[in-house]
Amino acid sequence: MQLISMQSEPLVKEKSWDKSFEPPLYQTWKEDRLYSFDRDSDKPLFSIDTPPPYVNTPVHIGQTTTYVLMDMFARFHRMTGHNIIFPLGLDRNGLPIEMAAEKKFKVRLNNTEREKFLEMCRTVLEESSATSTDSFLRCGIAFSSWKFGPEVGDAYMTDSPEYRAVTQATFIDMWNNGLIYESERTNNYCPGCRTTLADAEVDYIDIPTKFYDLAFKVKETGEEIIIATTRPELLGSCAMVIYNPADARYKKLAGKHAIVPLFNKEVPIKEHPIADIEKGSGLVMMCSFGDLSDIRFFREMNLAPIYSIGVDGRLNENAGPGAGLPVKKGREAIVAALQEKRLIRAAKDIMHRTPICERSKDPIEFIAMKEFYAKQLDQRDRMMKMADDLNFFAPESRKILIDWINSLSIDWPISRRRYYATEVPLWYCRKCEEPYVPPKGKYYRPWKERPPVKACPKCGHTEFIGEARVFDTWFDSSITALYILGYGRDDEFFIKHQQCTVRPQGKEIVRTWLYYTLLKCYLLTRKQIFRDAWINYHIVDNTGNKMSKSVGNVIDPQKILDQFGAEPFRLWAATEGNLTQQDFRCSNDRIIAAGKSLNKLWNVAKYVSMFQRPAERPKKLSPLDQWILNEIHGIAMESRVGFENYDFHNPSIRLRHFLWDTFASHYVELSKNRAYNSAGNFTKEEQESALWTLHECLNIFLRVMAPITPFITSKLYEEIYGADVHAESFPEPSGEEKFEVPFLTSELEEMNSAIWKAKKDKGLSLKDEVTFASIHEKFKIIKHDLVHAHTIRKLEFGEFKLDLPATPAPKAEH
RNA sequence: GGGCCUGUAGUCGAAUGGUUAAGACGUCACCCUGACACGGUGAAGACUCGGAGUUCGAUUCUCCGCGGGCCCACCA
Repeated sequence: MQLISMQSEPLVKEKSWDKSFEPPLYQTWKEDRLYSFDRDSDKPLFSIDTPPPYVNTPVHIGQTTTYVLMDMFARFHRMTGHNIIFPLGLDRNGLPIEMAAEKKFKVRLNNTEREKFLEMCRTVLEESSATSTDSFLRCGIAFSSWKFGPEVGDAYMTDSPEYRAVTQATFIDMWNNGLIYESERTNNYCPGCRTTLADAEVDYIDIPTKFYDLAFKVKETGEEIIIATTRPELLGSCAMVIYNPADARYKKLAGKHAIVPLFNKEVPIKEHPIADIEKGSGLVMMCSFGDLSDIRFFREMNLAPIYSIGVDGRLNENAGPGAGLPVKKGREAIVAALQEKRLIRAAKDIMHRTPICERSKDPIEFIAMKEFYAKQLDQRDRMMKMADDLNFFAPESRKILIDWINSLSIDWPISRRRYYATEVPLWYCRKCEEPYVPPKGKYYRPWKERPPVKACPKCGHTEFIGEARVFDTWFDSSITALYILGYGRDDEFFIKHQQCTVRPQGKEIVRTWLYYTLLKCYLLTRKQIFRDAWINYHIVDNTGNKMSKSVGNVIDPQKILDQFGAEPFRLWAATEGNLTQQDFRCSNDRIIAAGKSLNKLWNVAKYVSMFQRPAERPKKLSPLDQWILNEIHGIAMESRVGFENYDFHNPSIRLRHFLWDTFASHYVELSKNRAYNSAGNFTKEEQESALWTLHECLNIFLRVMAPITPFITSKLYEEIYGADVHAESFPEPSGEEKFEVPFLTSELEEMNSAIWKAKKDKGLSLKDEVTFASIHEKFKIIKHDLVHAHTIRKLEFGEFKLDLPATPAPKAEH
C-alpha cells in the first residue's frame, strides 16, 4: 500500500492563545474598511442605535458587556451580507457633566456666568472623553467609524453643533406642527441654592418635624374637625379637605364645607382614596403644593392652585401671617398666629421623610414655573400600537413599556433651566413678545446670538430677547435613531432607510429613552422608528449586588482587560447568561474559565492544521465523517437562528459542548488513526475523507464563532486558511446535505464512554487493548475507526460486552 | 406603598405537564494516552424558595407567603 504523507508541522505555531495577540488586531480593525459604513452599498441595512454612554465617568463593566453583545449583532449580520451602521456615540449633554464641572471648579451653576460655566463643562469633557472609548477599542468593538464627524456612520457626540442642530430642528418641526406648548408646572426648587433641581439632585432624609393638629370648622354644622399637618404655612393654599371613602367617621361630612382657620376661607369636603384612615385624624388638607402627591391631586381634581411660595423661596401674600418670610420662618409665624387663636389642638414630634437638596441640604420646595411641553397624551393609542408592533427581545420587556404608556398623566415637559444642554431655539420680540422660531438646519444659541431675522415678522420691531432655557436631555437623546440614519443631514439616505433595525438598551430606561424615541420619531416621521428592541438587564458584582461607586464594588473593565484580555471576557459575556432575562454576575473566576475554551479551540486548530486540507472534497466520505458533518451543520444552523434572534447565549453553550465533547473527545479521538494513517491501516480515500472533514468542521466552527470571539478566530483563520474570517460569509443552512447516519450522537458517546470507563475501572490505560468487544450493530459502519481508536483485538456486533486483559491489581484504596 | 419581572446542586446557569432534571466553574479520584495538564477519564453533589390548589401526574399552570431585581410614588 502506498503511504501518503499528509502531515507536517502545524500551521499554528504558538502553544496557546495569548492576550498579546489582541492589540494588533483591534488596531487593524479600527482602520479597516471592512467595518466602515458604505453609504452607497446596495446590501440590506442593519442599523444599531447604540446607547451613547455619558463621558463624565469611564464606561463600566456593564456597558462594555452590552457593547460586546452589540458587536456580536454587528459582526454576525456583516457575515450574513448586511451593510452595518454601528455607530460610536458619546452623550455629553446635561446634568452629569454640569455636576462634574461644579465639583471640579467648586462653583454653582446659578452663581456662575453662563459662558464661563460652559467653558468649565468643556474642560471636564476634554479630560474624560478619551478614556471612555479606549475600553471599547480593547474589547474589539468594530464600530462603523472611530472618527467623529457629520457623515452617516461617523462617531458622534450629542453636544456637537451638527447633533444639536438636528435636535433643534426636531423642536422647530414640532413647534410648527403645533405639538409644543408652554404651561406652568411645578419644579423642585432649592431655596438655598435658589435654583430648580432635577429629580436626580434630590435626596431624601428623615428630619424631625412637628405634626400639628389644627382645628377647622364645618361651615354647615359649626362642629370642629381636626386636620393634622406638617406644613401649616401652606394653610393659605388649602383648596379642599378630603377623607377616605371607607372612613365611617366622616361620611356625614360629605358635600359640606370646611372653614380654613386664620384665613376663614371656605373649601369643599370630599371623599378621596388617597386619604389614609390611619394617618393623623383621617382628614387631609390638600394644598398647592406641599409635595408631589398634592400636585397630582390638583391636576386630577382640576383645582386651581394657589401658590404660597414664590420663586425667591419665600412665602407670598397668599400665606397670610407668613408673607414675605422664608419657608421655615413663615411656618413659625403661622404657628404663632394659630397658637394665639388657640387653634392648635396638639403638636407631635415625628420623623418626616423630607426631600432635600443634594448639595445645600435645604428642604426642597415645589414651585410653579412656565415650561415647554410636548404633546403626548393624545398619542397614547398610537404608542400602544407601536408597543404591540415592536419586536421585543425578551418579549416580557414589552410590558414595561405598556405599563408606562398606561400610567402617563401629563404631557412631556421638555425644557430645563440649565446650561450645558441644547438650547431651545426661540427668540421673543422685545416689543410684542411674539415668539420667533428660526428655520431648521443651523445650531442656534439664542441666549448669546441674534436671531436670523432683522425684524419681528409680526410688528417689525428689531430687538429680540433670546430664550434662556435648554432641553431636557431626553429631548436630545430621543433622536439618536434618527440621527444615525442621517435625518436632517443626509435626507437622501434617510428617505431610503426610515427604520432602524434594533435599539439595544437597559430595561430601566424603557420608560424614558425607548418611549421618548418612539414618541418623538413618530411625531416627526409618522413611522415606527425601530423594528426590534433588545432590552438588557444588568451586570452585578460577584455576590449579586448592584455595583455602585459608594459601595466600592465597581468592576473596572480596564482591569479585566489588563488581566485577561478581551477574548475570555467576550466569550464569558456570551456564555454566562441571557442578559435579556436576568442580571448576571461578574466574577474573575468565570471569565478565566471561559478562557479555557479559547485554549481548547487553539489546540484543536493546531491539531487540524498539522494536516493538509485536500484541495477538493472527497467523493466518498467515511460514515464517521458524515456523522460529524451532520453535527457541525446542525449546530451552525442552530447558531444562525439564535444569532438572528439576538441569542448568543444558548448557541455559545451548544458550541462549547460541540468543541469539547462531540468534536475533540469523540470525533478527533475516533478519527485520529485514520488521519495520521501512519501504519497504513486505511486507504488513501479514507484518510482524505478524515482530513477534509477535520478542516471542514474547523472552518465552519471558526466562522460560526467569529462574531463571539473575533480575535482568536481571526488569527486562526488567517494562519490556516489565509483569509479574514470576518470577511467570510456565515455558514449557510441551505445547500448542506444531510447524511443518513444509523446511530445517534448520544449513543455513540455513551458507547465510547462505556469502553473508557471499563478500562478505567480495571486500572488500564486508555490505549491498552480490548481483547474482545461486542457492540450494537448500528455501529458496524464505523467499525474500522472504532477498532483502531479503542485498540479492539476482536469485534463482534450484538449485546454490549467487553473483555479486557488481565491487569495489574488495582491500586489499594485508602 | 403601587406596578412589572424573578427564585433550579457550593457558584453560574439549561430544559420539560410525565421514565434516573443538561452543561459549566469549583470539589474528589485516577491518568503526562501521537493537538491541548488552561489537558484526559471518571465520581460525588438539587426532594427545582415555602405553602395551598388544578391534574392520573408539576420543577413546569393558578393563588398566597418569603427573598431578589427594575420602575414609579414617598405619604398629609
